[in-house]
Amino acid sequence: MIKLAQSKFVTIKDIAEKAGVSVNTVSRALNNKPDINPKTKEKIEKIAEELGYVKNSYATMLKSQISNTIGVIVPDSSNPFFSEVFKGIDKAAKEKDYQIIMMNSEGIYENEEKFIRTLLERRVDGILLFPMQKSYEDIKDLIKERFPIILVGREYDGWDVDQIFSDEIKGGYIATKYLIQKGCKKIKMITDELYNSASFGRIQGFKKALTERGLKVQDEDIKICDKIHEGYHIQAGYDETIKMLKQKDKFDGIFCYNDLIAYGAIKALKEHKIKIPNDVRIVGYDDITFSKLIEPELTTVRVNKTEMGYEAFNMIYKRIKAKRMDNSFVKKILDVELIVRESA
Amino acid sequence: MIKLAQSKFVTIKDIAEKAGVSVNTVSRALNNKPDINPKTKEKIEKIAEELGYVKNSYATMLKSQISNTIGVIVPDSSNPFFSEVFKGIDKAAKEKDYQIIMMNSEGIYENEEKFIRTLLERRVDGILLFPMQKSYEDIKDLIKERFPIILVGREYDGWDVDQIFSDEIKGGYIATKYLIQKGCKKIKMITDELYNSASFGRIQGFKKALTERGLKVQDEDIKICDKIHEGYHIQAGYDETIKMLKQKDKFDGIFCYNDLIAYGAIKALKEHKIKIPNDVRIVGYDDITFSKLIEPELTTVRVNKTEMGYEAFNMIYKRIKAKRMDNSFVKKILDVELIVRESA
DNA sequence: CTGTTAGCGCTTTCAA
DNA sequence: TTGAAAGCGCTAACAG
Repeated sequence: MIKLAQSKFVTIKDIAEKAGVSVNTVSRALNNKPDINPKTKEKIEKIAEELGYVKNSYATMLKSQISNTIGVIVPDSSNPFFSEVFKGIDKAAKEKDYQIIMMNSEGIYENEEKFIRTLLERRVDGILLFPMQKSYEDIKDLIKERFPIILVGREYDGWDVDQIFSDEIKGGYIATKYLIQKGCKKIKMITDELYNSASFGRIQGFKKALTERGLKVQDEDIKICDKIHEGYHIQAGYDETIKMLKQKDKFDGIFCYNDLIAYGAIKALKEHKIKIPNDVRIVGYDDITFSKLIEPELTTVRVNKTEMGYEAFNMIYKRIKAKRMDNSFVKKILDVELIVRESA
Repeated sequence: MIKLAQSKFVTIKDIAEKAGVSVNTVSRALNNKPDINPKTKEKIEKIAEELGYVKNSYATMLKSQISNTIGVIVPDSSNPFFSEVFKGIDKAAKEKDYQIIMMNSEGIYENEEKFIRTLLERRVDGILLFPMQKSYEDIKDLIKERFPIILVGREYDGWDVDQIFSDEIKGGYIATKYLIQKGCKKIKMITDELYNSASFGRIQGFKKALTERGLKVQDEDIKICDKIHEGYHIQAGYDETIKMLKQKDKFDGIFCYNDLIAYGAIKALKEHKIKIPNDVRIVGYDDITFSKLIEPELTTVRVNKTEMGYEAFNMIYKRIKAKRMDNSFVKKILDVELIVRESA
């Protein structure tokens, strides 16, 4: 017997016919509405079961205009930072029985734009976006005011929407201050692209801590890996460190934009038999799972990633349920803390 | 001015009215169909743009019965193994312009069942499932023969559907054989739950290598962390190793079910000042990114994760496009290789 | 080249 | 408590 790959699904009409009632009665039975004879209901449920009925949610959504779905656009789902934030989103969504359509933009603007369009076409109830770009003009235009959207993980000025991110300036500040306290005289920073607000904030904190102690900050002390593709942070950290070593830069401390970059830096230093933390102290950022497993264990700035995701979902949920846009937008800033381990 | 959170979307009817044509003309213009006057088309496109039209995909899907979407159910998206496999799926899906609805089951059967139901309700074109359970009877029942589904990452007998997984027996075998070659006399294995086919295969390979060399295998040499929740592999590896140490078990080699368990084992051994690989040699499984960063760098069995995901998508795509179910199901087995680093 | 019409599967008035 | 009928937004068959 040849079977269709996707055999026809049973509809409420099929059920109605078999039960000798109208489709409307079936609909009410299956949706636990009042005004239905318990016996009819039971009978209908039995037939639905027998026939293997599975509702067609497109029809429901088309009618009700509610999808109980949000879209989440992340740059790289295999990056532990994002996957841990995602976990928080997922947890909150499960609690509210919401579905998630997750998309990997690879940090590419064209992808983000395309995905947002797709999500709009799917009439998701809201979107969580990890902004990665310099500018969001086209996307702002696409979304207009008609849609709940939350920016997660990075601040983006010039777009009046809710945002949630961590206190980057503080993070950069406490990391650098700690390095100074430990006696570092010449601290380098390896960071991500400049227009990235997270990078920007961390640099500010870095500078603040240094100038506060009367230490000079020179542009060349801030190494920007502008060719970073998502997923290659480790390599970039490695490359930048090797470069500094080759140039015979003097330094006794490195503050890394994130833990992955720090892993790369550590690898490079180890290869050159430079002792951590004795010769060079390293501080990372994010505190991803693996940072307590590498050697030396990484001193880093902890961001509460799961909380960020969890809160982000609840922010969008609130917007969705509110139904009305008020014109006040919230910027939620999460606290960070320094986790002292072995590397600094 | 108070705005609705989700203001009404423009429909093709709106466009039709404004353009003074019928909805069908608009539909054809916007879908690049033939039989349309270029001028009309241009005009319609302009109006659509002005009005900020975004198509409602539910309506399209309801009509066409095609969603260009697949569902992917993973146990834990933050586990690097799954997130790397997912990357391969994502890559292939992008090439074919398919969307993915990804769901985290946390390895819980009830979740899997619920998610599959939801995906069916959403009329996804197919499902990729990482099977985690002893039994799939209810889910088999839910899917019946009507639906393309592929089991990814683990073999599951007793369900005639396409499957893709790696050569677990070979993996267990080469890992263990290598430990023996390196002079290990007493090798332990720390593994996941027994009913898990991956675990089962790796154990078979483990036993095969040992018996081949005339070494005895005792049940107590195989440590089963049956309380593993997804995401806690590291902890489980640590706990089991500590337990062995406390019991004063003799061993000079450990073959770990996966790299995460190996990380935990390494941590435990380091804490007890046991030298790796001098006193105890460790081999992991999967070769996730971080395995070359920890110290000592992990010797492990590499599974081509991205390829697995990529192939998995293409298998389901083929099924979807085939439209017909033939009764021959394919089991695709991916090769594995030993990556020798420092830990063994 | 364009309009009319029917219908995808479901929910929701409104009557009966 | 139930049925008839309209309609969500779009596509496709058919007529013109």
